[in-house]
Amino acid sequence: MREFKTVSLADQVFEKLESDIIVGVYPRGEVLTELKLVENLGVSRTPIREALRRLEQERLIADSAKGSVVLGITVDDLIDIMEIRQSIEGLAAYHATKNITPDELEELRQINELQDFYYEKKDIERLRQMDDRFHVAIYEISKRNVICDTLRPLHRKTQRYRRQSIGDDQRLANSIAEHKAIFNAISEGKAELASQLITQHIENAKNHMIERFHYHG
Amino acid sequence: MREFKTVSLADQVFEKLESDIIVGVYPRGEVLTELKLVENLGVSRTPIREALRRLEQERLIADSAKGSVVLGITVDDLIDIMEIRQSIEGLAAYHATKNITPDELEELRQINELQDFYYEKKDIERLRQMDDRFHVAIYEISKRNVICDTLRPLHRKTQRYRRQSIGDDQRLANSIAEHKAIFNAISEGKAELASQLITQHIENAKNHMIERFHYHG
DNA sequence: ATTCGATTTTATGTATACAATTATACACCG
DNA sequence: CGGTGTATAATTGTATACATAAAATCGAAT
Repeated sequence: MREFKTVSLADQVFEKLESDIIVGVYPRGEVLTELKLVENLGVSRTPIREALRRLEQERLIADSAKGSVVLGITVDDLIDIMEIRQSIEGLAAYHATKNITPDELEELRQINELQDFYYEKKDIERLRQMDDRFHVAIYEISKRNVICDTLRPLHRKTQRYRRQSIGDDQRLANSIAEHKAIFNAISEGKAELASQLITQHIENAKNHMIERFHYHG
Repeated sequence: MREFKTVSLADQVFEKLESDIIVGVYPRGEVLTELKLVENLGVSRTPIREALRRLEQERLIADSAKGSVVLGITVDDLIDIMEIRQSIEGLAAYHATKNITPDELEELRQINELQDFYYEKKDIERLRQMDDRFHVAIYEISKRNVICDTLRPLHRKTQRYRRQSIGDDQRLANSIAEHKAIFNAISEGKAELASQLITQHIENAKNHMIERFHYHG
């Protein structure tokens, strides 16, 4: 018998709003009032308020006297996020290599194969999902709660920019190759190498994003 | 005329519960029910729920079918936190050195002087507060929201262990001296040096904590 | 026409009422 | 005596009602 875990409305509202803000459905500066959200989402203020408080804690919105102002992720935020990831994602890869189980290794292998598959089909949206799964899998496999809790939201917040970055075929091909190299290092138990490779991978992604999104001169 | 910003009950409840959990008033494993908190804190369930959702997001509590289980900060969490801080607090110091204003420099100088003052008086609690203010000031002076938002909660979560760590007079003296060296580097505009010094400072603090709290052999 | 002030509107903050779910206790049956 | 099922109690999830504060509106006076 399968277990159906019912997700609370508050959680659903949070996930929807977080995603919508990150990808830009609600642009920076827009004011969200509880009443409007009640109408749009069809739930009462209670779960909406709980979601808003969490978004506020993530600095995706700011509370003002009247309504919540959407902040979203600016290019400056993006650069900071990538610098932070560059500094600590190596830690995650290191611990993941040390703590990975055979099942988890298999899962990571599958993600890599799916990447190849979707690359053939040029399915950008799925490829972004695979990027999500690859990185988040490493966070979780590390079994370090604090590292996981720190990196996961940061990675989610880059979604909008990653989606565009993947559009560059050269960068996409490089990224997939880098994932493979990281996977190989992890599967061979080379923790230091995995750490170095993922750090370089993030730096490459960062540089590509800066080149693409940050006006220069 | 002074401006009185009224803090909402929800915020007050969050701050009190967060602090109580971090310092161990509520031990790991204890179950907090909304009704109990209503009685203890004298406010209704609405603000309490909003606070609990935020604590959950910080993984200080975990939601269970009946009540919220206190997780708090374990020694393993502490080690992860210090490793992360070691990796990114240098970034904060670097940006802070680049972006500091004269007023902010003066504030930092005052914190350092107060440290000497309270060290003379051996006022451990105030010294911990000064440690808070010194580090948080650097986060904020960096003017990097993401860095700030990442480091501030991590630093808060070390409070309980720092309080004990400060009890070791040798470590305390070293820590204050390290703060001074960091301050000097910042005031002289040496961003790279400030970054290196604060990284070393965190590593020293981490090693001291590991030695003190992590059972060895 | 502009400014000041009162009134109204709008939105949030808080409390409470109601619904649904889950654990617990206890009786009944094997 | 142990297990199972039902009733009950406890607790959360959600909605709504009420209180309060801030902003907008409108009118009157200068």
